[in-house]
Amino acid sequence: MLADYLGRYGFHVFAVHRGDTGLKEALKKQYALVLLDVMLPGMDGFEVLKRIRAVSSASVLLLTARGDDIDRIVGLEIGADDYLPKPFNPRELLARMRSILRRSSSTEAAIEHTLLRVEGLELDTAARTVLQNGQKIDLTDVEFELLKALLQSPGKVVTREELAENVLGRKFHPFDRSLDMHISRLRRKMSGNGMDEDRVKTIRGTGYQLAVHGSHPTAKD
Amino acid sequence: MLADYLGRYGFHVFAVHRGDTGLKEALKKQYALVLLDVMLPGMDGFEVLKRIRAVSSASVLLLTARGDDIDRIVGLEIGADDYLPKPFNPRELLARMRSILRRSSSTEAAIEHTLLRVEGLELDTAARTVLQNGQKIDLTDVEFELLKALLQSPGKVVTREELAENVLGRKFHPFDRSLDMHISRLRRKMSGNGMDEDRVKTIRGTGYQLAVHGSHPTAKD
DNA sequence: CTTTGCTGTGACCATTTGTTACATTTCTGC
DNA sequence: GCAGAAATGTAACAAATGGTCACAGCAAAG
Repeated sequence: MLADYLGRYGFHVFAVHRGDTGLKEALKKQYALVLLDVMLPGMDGFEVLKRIRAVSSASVLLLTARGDDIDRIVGLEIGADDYLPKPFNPRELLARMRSILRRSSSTEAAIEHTLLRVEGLELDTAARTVLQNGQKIDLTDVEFELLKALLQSPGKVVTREELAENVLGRKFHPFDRSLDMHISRLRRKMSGNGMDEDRVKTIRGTGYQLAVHGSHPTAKD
Repeated sequence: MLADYLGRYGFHVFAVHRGDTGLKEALKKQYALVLLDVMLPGMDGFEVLKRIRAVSSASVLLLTARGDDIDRIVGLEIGADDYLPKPFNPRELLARMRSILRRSSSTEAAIEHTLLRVEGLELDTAARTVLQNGQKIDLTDVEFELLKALLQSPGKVVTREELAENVLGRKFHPFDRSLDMHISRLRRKMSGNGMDEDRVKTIRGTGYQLAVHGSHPTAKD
């Protein structure tokens, strides 16, 4: 019923009638907004909200049974964006939904997720993590920056000069061996699991290069 | 009676005995502080507070009937600056009033209610609270400002220089270890519950970064 | 005035980064 | 092919950086 109403105002609604299935659905996709009833079969609305908040910052509008203060407080404490006591005027629901969406769209902008992905290697600058075939590998800061520099132009040669400046933040000096050391350490850490050959190729007299075999230089999200 | 008592300590008090008239009066002038009883004829105290907050950021001290947690939470959630359960010691009332006045005079700017929310972390600049997975964590001022600074650019590196200036209000000096200490304390408080790994990443030689893990693959099905 | 809690400092330790030395590889000219 | 030079790989060590404990100074609260 609600889905119909909201649909007429341009919202795409996916409705479920149980708490537990709703939770699953809410986490599966990136919804703009979650409408959550407190009284639900399967799983209590508060519980659903709590679990959503554990992993996501999706916007949630809570529908409480009555203008019960208790529900309201608990809801806001747990992290609802707003609440609406039942029975409610559909127009008010619309207004509140729009208000939340307006708010979150202005706030949301901040996080830019830079994912560099190449053949089983995945570097996430926001989380500062590196996955190799799905397995996390632990890099120091310089190693991380080094790999990032290589991943930013996969399959291309990156000169020692560039690496020195971008990774170490200083001019390259011919007898500075620290880059070699970092490459060495990076190789060792990357060789651990499931990797048959060395992804970091040396280009003698020039620099280094991240090997890409697959024909797809697919690079991003 | 209260007006008399406070008058003896140098306060100018204007008293009304109904919620609705009180609200009108509170909004009419720029009062330094509003003392608000929850149980009132004319209009419920919570309602009065809500309406005050809708247009004003005046300081409000809430007088609740019992030491009831519910009242307290509702009050603080709606935006009271403090609350005091009845019956209370007049001296305590004085102390709290002064505390509020001190606070509000030093915190000059009218702060807007800003919520910074990232993956289970929620920081409310106005209420000065931080929730982690729905659970409140207790931070000192510096820790709070520190987390705020990190949350303002989630997933990005914030340099030590920036942190020193924005959080500690002074230039960064290479041997100043206090930032490290605050980070350390913040980490400890954030590590308590439900957090598998450290959200505060160190970027050696540069600064710190709040890790953001993007749309989680949501491990389990 | 005492107690409590917050902040900053010095000391100590762990980790990361840079340097040196030497081994290994690649290139050049023969 | 070879010797030798130049470049790179890496082990071992030294220096720098950051993490945290313990304590001192300080301010607020009682």
